[in-house]
Amino acid sequence: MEHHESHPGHAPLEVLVGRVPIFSQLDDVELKDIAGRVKLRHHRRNEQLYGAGESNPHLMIIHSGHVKVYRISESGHEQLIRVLGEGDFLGDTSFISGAPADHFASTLDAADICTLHHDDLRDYLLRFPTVTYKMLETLSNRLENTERQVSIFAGEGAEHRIAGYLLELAGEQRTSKEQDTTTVVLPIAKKDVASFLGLTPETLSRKFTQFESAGWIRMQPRRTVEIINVPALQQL
Amino acid sequence: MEHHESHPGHAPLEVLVGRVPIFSQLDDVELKDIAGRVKLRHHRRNEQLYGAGESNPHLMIIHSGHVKVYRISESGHEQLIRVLGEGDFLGDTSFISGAPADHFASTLDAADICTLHHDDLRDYLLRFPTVTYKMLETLSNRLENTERQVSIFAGEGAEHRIAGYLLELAGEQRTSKEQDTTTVVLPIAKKDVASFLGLTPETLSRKFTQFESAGWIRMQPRRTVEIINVPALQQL
DNA sequence: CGTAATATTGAGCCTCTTCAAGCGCCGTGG
DNA sequence: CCACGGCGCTTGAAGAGGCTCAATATTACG
Repeated sequence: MEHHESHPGHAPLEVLVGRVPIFSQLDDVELKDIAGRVKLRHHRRNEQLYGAGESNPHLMIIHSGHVKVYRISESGHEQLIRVLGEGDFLGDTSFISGAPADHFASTLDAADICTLHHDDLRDYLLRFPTVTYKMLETLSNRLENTERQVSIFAGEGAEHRIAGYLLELAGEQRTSKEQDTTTVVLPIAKKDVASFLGLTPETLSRKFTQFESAGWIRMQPRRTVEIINVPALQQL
Repeated sequence: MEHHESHPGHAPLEVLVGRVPIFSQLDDVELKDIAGRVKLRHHRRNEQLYGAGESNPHLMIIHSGHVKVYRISESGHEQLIRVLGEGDFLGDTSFISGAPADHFASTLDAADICTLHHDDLRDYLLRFPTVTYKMLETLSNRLENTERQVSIFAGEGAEHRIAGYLLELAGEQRTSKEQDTTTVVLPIAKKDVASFLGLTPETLSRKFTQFESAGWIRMQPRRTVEIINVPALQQL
């Protein structure tokens, strides 16, 4: 977390930009070019980046911290779409469609976020095909995940969704596999997990205690879940 | 529909390719190039193009007819993902990820489908940035739709989903707006509509009769639905 | 450290599913 | 062309799973 830079306060921007996956294949000159057009801003926790109806003409690239993207249906129901971390970007759909956003974006914790104006982005996409291709890759993966999510929402019950979510987390957070029991940390509040899974917080809570009394998991403080019986969760 | 070509049986392939959205911005020479690598095949009704687990290294572009993409969950539940028509393509996700498909694709009616090998596609994406960009646009739109679908599945009940689906169809099939009552034609069997909406055929059937006795719609033969009271459906 | 947001637990309800049976439509083969 | 068979569609009754509403307990942030 400590930083000792030549120009304090202003980090080496082209290095940051180079760490972003979609720009990862550019050379130093090109990175410097992009870095010149990018604005880095700090945001505090629970700050709304944009809301439905607004159209902000920027691609936002997360350098540190986390952002949640969610939607509020006409009936007032809040649905968490996804959580973004370092290297992820948002604002791409409004770039393509030109329409104002139909969703909300807020920081989950203090975050540093780069913004690149849509006009500049268009420029780079035309000049650097690898950027376009990288972006295509990213969207394709997101699409695959979202389509899978639709199937799960349509077909599977609450237990299956929760188990799948825990196992997915376990796969991402694979640390040292010495331990027989895996422990995962929920990246968001339980109520947000529930929203993400299309459930009410009550149902999620009940299923967790049910899993626990079945001996499959153990709830621990600070959003930590110890998974004891992986196979049991898998075959839900 | 009539065609008078120099080589009968083999339609003007570069013209067909040019009509595909992602290739629409290429010039004649480039189109001819692509046309030379593309294979046009006819498929009969209810033919499976590929299944889960298979990896066919081709981008498939629909020239005529319709294709359904669906998934079968571990519990045997069949979930219809989307229906493709003229100009749409599939096989893009396996192109990006390199992984075998996790879903099925079958023709709904007799269809003419072009196939382009992944190696060739990669070639064109590098040579013609506009193609990459067009593809990016397409995926972005699909992603937006799918994310909206997730919200609906998570938050809204059966009636809302069905009403939304009917109104969406009405928007697409907007013919002559002289009539006060709109009539839409379901593009697929009711059981497939149910699958698409994440419902059982029974529930769909019941809701339809319920809508009908409320005076909002009128069911007609041949998958035709006459929408009498649009506002009523909108405010579900 | 105090307060507000989050999490848990309980009871009742409501929607959708499941299982089962009957009907109707359409395409096939005689 | 008609008869048959199958699949899709409808309708009914029973059941389960998740939601709502409400009260309490706990956590986490300022």
